[in-house]
Amino acid sequence: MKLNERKQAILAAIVETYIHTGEPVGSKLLTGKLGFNVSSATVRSDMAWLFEMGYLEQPHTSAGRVPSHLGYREYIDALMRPAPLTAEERTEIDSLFNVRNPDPDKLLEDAAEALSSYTNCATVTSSITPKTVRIRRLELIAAGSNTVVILLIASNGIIRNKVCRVDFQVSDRLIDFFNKFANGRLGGMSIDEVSSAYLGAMSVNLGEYSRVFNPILTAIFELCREVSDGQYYVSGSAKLLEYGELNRLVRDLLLMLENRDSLQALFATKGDGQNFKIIIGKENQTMELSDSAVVMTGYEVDGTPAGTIGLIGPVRIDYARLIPHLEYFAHTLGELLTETLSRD
Amino acid sequence: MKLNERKQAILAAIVETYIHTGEPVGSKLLTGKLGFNVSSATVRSDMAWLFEMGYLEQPHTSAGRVPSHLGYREYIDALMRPAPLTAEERTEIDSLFNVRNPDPDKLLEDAAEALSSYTNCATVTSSITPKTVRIRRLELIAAGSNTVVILLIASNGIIRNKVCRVDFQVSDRLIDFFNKFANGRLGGMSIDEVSSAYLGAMSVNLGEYSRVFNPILTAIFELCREVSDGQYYVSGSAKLLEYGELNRLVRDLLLMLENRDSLQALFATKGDGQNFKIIIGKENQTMELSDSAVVMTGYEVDGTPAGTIGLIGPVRIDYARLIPHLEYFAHTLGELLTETLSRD
DNA sequence: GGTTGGCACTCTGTGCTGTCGAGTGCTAAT
DNA sequence: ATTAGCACTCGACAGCACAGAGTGCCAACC
Repeated sequence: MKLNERKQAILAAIVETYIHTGEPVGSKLLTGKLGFNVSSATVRSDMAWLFEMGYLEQPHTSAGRVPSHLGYREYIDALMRPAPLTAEERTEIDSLFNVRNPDPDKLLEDAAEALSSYTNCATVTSSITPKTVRIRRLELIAAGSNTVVILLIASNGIIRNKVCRVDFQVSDRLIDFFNKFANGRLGGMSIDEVSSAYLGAMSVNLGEYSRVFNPILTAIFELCREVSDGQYYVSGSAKLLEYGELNRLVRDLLLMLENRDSLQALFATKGDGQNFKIIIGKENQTMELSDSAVVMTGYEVDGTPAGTIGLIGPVRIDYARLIPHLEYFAHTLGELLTETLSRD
Repeated sequence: MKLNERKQAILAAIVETYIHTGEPVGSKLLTGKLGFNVSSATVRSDMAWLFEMGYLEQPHTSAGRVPSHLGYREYIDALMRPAPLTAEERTEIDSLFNVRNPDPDKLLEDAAEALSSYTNCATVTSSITPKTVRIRRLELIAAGSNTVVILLIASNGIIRNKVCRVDFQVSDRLIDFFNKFANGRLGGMSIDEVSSAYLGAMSVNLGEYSRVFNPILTAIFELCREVSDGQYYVSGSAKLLEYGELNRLVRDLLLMLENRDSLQALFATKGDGQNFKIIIGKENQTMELSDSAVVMTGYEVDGTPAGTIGLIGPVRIDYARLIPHLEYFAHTLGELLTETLSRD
C-alpha cells in the first residue's frame, strides 16, 4: 500500500499548501504547484486514492481536500524536507539568548520567550531533573529571631530557597551547627535519595536538637521535591488566539498551560533522550489538545538528558521550518547550560 | 442636573439588569423590576432623559438601553449598594489562603489565584515596595570555585537570590570577609538608598579587593532593584475569554498581562493608600483596556501601603458583589503579611 | 405638569430563495 | 494510465419578507 512518487508529491504539496493558506486545496490549484506535467483529472484520481487510504479529509462534498492526521504523520515521517537554518538565522537565535546570565532558571525562561517570539506559538521549557542531580550545598540563613531561610544549590545549577519558621531562638551557633551537620550528611547526595525516611533517620541522629530542627528537615525535603519535580516555563500562550481553528478550545488550552499538573502529564509522554516527539491532534491524550500539535524535544547537559523544550500550536504549522529551529534551540540551550555548569 | 429618586432607581435597575443578562434592557422589562408603579411609557420618558444626559447608550435605534461609562460611574459612586460578605463567604475566603506559608511571594501568588477563582476575572497582585523597606540580611554563599550565590532578605520578608560568577578562587575566608563587610555596610539600609554611587563608594573602601568584588556589588544592586520594583502575580487570565464582549481585544489584553512594563504602567495609576480605584472602559489610558474594567485597591502591612491587589474583567461585572470581596481579600492579605512579619 | 395608552416607526435576527463558483466523480475516448 | 468533458454537489453570498422587541411621539387624563 505504498505511495508512489507522484502520490507522495501530491500529498506533500497538499500539506504544504494547506499549511500556508489554511484553505482546502483543490486539484486544479495543485496541478500548477506540481513538478509533474499532468492534468487536474489525474491529480483528482490520485487524491481520491489518498482519500480512500485515509491520508486526506474532505470538509464537505464539493470542497478541496485537507490533510488528515495520518496525512500529516506521513508527511512528517517521510515526505518533509526540513529547511536547515541559515547562518543568519543561527546568529539571530544566538543573540536572543541572554548569554550572560549564569542562572539556569533564567536561561530556561529566556529560552521559552525567545522560542515563542520566533515561532509564534506557545512554548514550554522545563527542567527534568535526572537521577544524577546532587545537592551541592545547603545553607541555613538567619532571617529573624524565629525565622530561617534555607537555600539549596543543586549540582545542575538550580537554586531554590524556602522560608521556615522555627520554635527556637535563632543563633549563630545553632545555624553553624546545622549547616555543618546538614552539608556533612546531605552534601553530594542525589536529590532523589533525600526521602522522608532518610531525613527521619537524620533527625534521630540530631539527638536533643531533633525536635527543634524537624521543621527545617521537612523544608529541606520539600525543597528537594521542588528541584526534582522541575519547573515549567510557559511563554506566548496568548499567541494561540491568532489561530482561528483553535478558537473552540483555546480557553481550555490556556487553562491547561496555567496548570502545572497538566503540563507534567503532557511532557511525561516525551520520548527517549534527545529524540523528537510530534503529537498531532487526536493523537493527544488530552481533549484540550485535540486540535493542536505538540512538538517537543529534549536537551542534554553534559551528555545526560536534562530537560524538555517544546511548542504548542495549531496542527497546521510549518513543521519543515520549525523542527530544525526547535532542534537548534534545544542544542543551544544544552550548550549554554553545559558551559555554565562546567565553569567550576 | 440631579437625578430624582425614580431616575436613580431606573439607572440602577438598568445597570444591574444589564450586568446580569448582558442584553440591552427595554422599558417594559424594567417596569416589572421597579418598586414604582408606573407604566412603561413613563419609564421610557425617564430613559430618554437619562440618555440625553449621557448616562445611557443605545446600540441601535430600536434596541433597549445600555449603561454608558458615565452611567456605570454614577452607579458605582452613588447608587450601588455593596453586598456585605456573609460569614460563610468570609470563612470560605479565609480557607482559600495557604496560611501556613510564611513566604510573602507565595502568599501573593496564592492570593491572586484565590481571587481569580472566586471572581472569575483575571487578577493581579503586586508588592509595591515602600521607602521603608530595608535590607535585613545579605549573604554570600559559595556555589562553586568561581561562582557565588547572593541572597538578599528584605525587611518585608521578600527573599531574592542571584548567581554571580567571579574572577577569584572562592574561599571561606573571602566569603566571610565579604559577608561581614556587606552586612556591616548595607544591613539595615533602605533598599532605595542602595544606589550605584553608594556601592561605588563601598567599592573604594574595599581597597585591594575592590576589583575582585565588583561583580558582586553589581549583583547586589540588581537584587535591590528587583525587590524595589516589586513583583506582579497574574492569575486566571484565561477567564477573560469567557466574556464575549472582550473578544476583539482579548489577545492584546493577554499580552498586556504577560508584560511586566504594562502592568507597572497600569498599577502606577493606583490612587492614594488603601483607597479603591475603579477604571471603566475608555477611562483607561491604554487601548487594550478600553472595553474592560479595572478594580484595584491597596493593602497595608503594619499600617503602611505595601502592595496592590486588583482584578480585570469586562465593564459589565457585578461591582456590588466584587468590591466588598476585593476589599476583604486586600484586608486578609495585609493581615497575613503583617502577622508573618511581626513574628520575629 | 406628570402620567398614561395607543400607534406608527425603526431596526435586528431569522429563515427562505436563487445564483455563483469551486471542486468533485464519473465516463468515454485516447 | 491518462485525459477532456460534463453533470452534480455544496457552501458562500445577496436579496427579501416577516416577526418581535423597543422606541418616540401625541393626545388624553388625573
